[in-house]
Amino acid sequence: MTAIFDAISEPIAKRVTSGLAKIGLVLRSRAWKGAGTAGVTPTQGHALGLLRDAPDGMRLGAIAKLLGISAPTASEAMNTLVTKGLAAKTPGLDKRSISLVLTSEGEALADQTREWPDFLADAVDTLDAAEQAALLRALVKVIRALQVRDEIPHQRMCVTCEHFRPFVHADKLNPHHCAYVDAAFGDRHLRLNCPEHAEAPASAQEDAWERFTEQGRVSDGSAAANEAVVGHVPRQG
Amino acid sequence: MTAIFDAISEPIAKRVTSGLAKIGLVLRSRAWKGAGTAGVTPTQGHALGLLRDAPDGMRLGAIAKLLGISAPTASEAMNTLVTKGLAAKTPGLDKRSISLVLTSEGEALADQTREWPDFLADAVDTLDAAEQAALLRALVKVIRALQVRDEIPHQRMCVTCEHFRPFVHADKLNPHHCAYVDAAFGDRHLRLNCPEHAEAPASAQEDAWERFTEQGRVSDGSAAANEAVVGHVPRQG
DNA sequence: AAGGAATGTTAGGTGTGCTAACTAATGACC
DNA sequence: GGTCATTAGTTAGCACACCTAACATTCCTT
Repeated sequence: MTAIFDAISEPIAKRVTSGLAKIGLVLRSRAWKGAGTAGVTPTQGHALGLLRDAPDGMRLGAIAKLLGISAPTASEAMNTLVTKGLAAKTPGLDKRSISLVLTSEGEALADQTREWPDFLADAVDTLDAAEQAALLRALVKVIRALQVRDEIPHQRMCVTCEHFRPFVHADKLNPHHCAYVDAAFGDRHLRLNCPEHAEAPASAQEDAWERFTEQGRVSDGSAAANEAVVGHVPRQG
Repeated sequence: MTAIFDAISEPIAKRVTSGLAKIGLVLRSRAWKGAGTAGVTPTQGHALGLLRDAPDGMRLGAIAKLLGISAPTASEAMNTLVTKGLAAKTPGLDKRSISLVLTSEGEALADQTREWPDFLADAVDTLDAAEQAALLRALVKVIRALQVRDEIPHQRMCVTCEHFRPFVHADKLNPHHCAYVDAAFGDRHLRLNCPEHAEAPASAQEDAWERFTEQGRVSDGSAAANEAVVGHVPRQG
């Protein structure tokens, strides 16, 4: 039994994290490079993307949370967008709150900044379809795990949506069902940012998640790997 | 035939990218929060991590590249580390170049900043072993794709190492071989930052990559036929 | 009407990150 | 040897990112 690498390897979760960090790093630095040509900064560009998905406008606090920055930082960035004529402040429901909406110039620029990460999408496209689906599924799981721990803002993902019906169809390629669209779909269609998302009650989320993960393991076809790949001894490599 | 979601979905590569970006975002904002308590900033913390892996020291330019920042930015951050007594400048091979090494205080702090992304590692650990391995493999592929396009600095990954022998063993769990350690290993052991990495010649990289991706897709029993390639291969069991 | 919570903003400070311009050492070429 | 281009790192000057603390409003509760 050659378990040498099990003994001398850093835990796989740490190496995965390191890979995610590397990709995050290059996304950051790319955003800076793209920023110069587009006339907006990375934070502003990201905010434009968020607003593009919210035609009804977004509150300042919501933007700050989604961007992972403090309210003052968001406030200043948004003021800059307004000054540049890319966004406008409209009164919200309250008199204290404001709702930010894009101007037409802002929409045009948002469509450009959206393309910043295309270089990464191209790299992802070098994977075959099954691998992309597995990657998406894994990312959804990781993000969901972060979300239940409140370590990431709540995302508009299928797996927490009240319209999500995991594994209700026999078709292995499209086993899930969306009750909103009323159509079957598969892992490769999972969304992270669905406009029609509606957060399901906690208990319903739990049930769906159980079904999603359990069934998913079986349909994976990798049951053999599951049994054999068990504990590893943490050790720096 | 229900292909509705194929028609109304954003390309999967874009959704994957968006997921990666979300994770990158939370890593960033976490680093800022951790920064305050540790007494170093995110960039400095990341640099400490790099230096921790390079006992022989690193040149300034190398740090800048790996961090995806410009030389001046790196220079100032490193000067701050030196001022704080966490790192020291030692003369490099050239009289113009410098080599940065950690002080013992720096090493201690580096071990702390290393734990910044543990929250993400915990989330990754909610995946089962097979999924983690698939995720790692997918990330390696993405990073490799970025690397051949020169969109990310060269990483010390197995898949570009001259000691890497993909799919030379029949054991499906440990089909690869590392000629440096002289031991078999599997996808779950793939490294992104191996201290013993030696960049293989381009043609050898190509060949290994071909074998790695092709065999990985099929994963039939034909790996046994390749066993002659390695020479003296430690037998399992 | 009097707290208290929620929403943004202002103030002040540090860190991030860039380009451009500079010094110094190296290496290549005649 | 002498010139020239390259490479390594620094300095200067600037704009943006990001924070905490303190503040004004508005809203909700009692």
